[in-house]
Amino acid sequence: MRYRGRMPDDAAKPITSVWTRPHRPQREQLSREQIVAAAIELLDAEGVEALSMRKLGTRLGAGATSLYRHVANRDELIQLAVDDVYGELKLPAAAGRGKWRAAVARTATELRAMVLRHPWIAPELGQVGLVHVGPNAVRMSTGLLAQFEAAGFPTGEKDQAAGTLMAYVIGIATAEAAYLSLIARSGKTEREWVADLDPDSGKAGHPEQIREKDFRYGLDRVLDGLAARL
Amino acid sequence: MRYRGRMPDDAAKPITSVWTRPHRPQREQLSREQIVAAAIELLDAEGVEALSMRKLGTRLGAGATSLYRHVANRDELIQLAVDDVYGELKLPAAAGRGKWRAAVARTATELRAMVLRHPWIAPELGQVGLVHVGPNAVRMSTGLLAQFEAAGFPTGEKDQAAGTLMAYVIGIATAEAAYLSLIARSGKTEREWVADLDPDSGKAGHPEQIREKDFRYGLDRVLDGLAARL
DNA sequence: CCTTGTTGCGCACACTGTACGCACGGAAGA
DNA sequence: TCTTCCGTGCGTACAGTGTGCGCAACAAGG
Repeated sequence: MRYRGRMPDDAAKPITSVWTRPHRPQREQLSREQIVAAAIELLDAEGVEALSMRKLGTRLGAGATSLYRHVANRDELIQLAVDDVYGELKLPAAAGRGKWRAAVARTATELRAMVLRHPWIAPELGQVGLVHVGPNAVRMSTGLLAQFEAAGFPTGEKDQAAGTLMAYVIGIATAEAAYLSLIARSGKTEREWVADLDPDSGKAGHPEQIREKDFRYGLDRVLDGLAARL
Repeated sequence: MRYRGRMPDDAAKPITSVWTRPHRPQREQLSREQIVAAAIELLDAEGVEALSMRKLGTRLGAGATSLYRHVANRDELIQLAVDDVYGELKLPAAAGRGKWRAAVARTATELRAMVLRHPWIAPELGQVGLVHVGPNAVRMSTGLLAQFEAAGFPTGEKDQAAGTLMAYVIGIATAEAAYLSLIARSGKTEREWVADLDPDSGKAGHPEQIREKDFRYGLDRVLDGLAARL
């Protein structure tokens, strides 16, 4: 093996020696799906402001700027992550007659659960809008519209009805997500937090059940108001 | 006047000459209110990510780090700005009997208008929660609760009712704000945007009127659902 | 073997938030 | 009037950030 390190020629490129050369055993292929998946993992674990291209790159065993071959920039990456999360939703089939209400309620519950699973998504929805244009978001949006159409809402009104429901669900889920993030940053669990804040509030039940009940209350009121239009 | 610039001692501090010395004609006093006001101005004009301490400092004729004497950090500054904006709300007095619905609707309209005036606030509400703890936010929160109490909701339920209304209003205003920010970034007006996207949609009226109608529709549905509980 | 396109990555730039400590101006005390 | 002290503005510095640019290594195809 040639001892190139001592060759006089090497003075021209003094930085890299043959031995310290990266060597690059095999070039692992990066893909957009892989990047988005890792980004969601990191977002779930540490929140939106902890997502940096460098950190994500090293987590994927790659350099920071390599990601830019597959993703235009950080904002686009987050948009992709948002739409990917929308893909988790399982929508019930549209059903008319007495069944529409259960289907819509199920969709709303799914949506709330999605936001609570990925709390970082809430501020993002406020920046990009509920009319998110990714394929998964569109799928969910048209699915909800179909449910309202099957319920019997006239063509002009079903958009308004769906918008009303979406606004309520996103609004309350956003509030819950922010509240939970605040607690998470304090390092306590939700029950400890509530107990420390108001010691004799344990009588009303576990806080997560209370939140769920409050969500259900508002959902029923919104559905009552909508049902009265039929 | 002593000619300190020529003193041999001055070799120790070679950088500043007496003539280039800042001279600092008078020390303008910075105040927290002033800083928050300028921050809101900048946020309204350029959005949340354009707010940097350096930019804000120079806009106030001060150095970037001077702000830290009055404000703990950037996040706290934004929280202060949020609460300051809450202070713009004019709440109607709580009214019972047939009047509660108009009062609540007026509060909701004020809240939506506030978000539309300051679109940057929407993602912030998603991060800090609707249960914002600033004095102005608390004032508005208790005011709304009083309206529901005057309406005749029992003690346990008025919180849920107020939460439902808040969730709907914040949700839809957030969506609108995001949509308007998106348009604003494109440089067009809302009407141009809508016309370019769907040329024959002019028949339905001006887009801002449509948005207002949609907001009113959902608000009426929510209020219907709540009124049915009385 | 050579060419050609694709992709990872090192470097560099402009910019961020903010800790630290100095220096100045006014107020308070001697 | 002189000294001391404290509040506050600011310069400097550091560790980050997103991302444009160009090179280098590979895969495929001729």
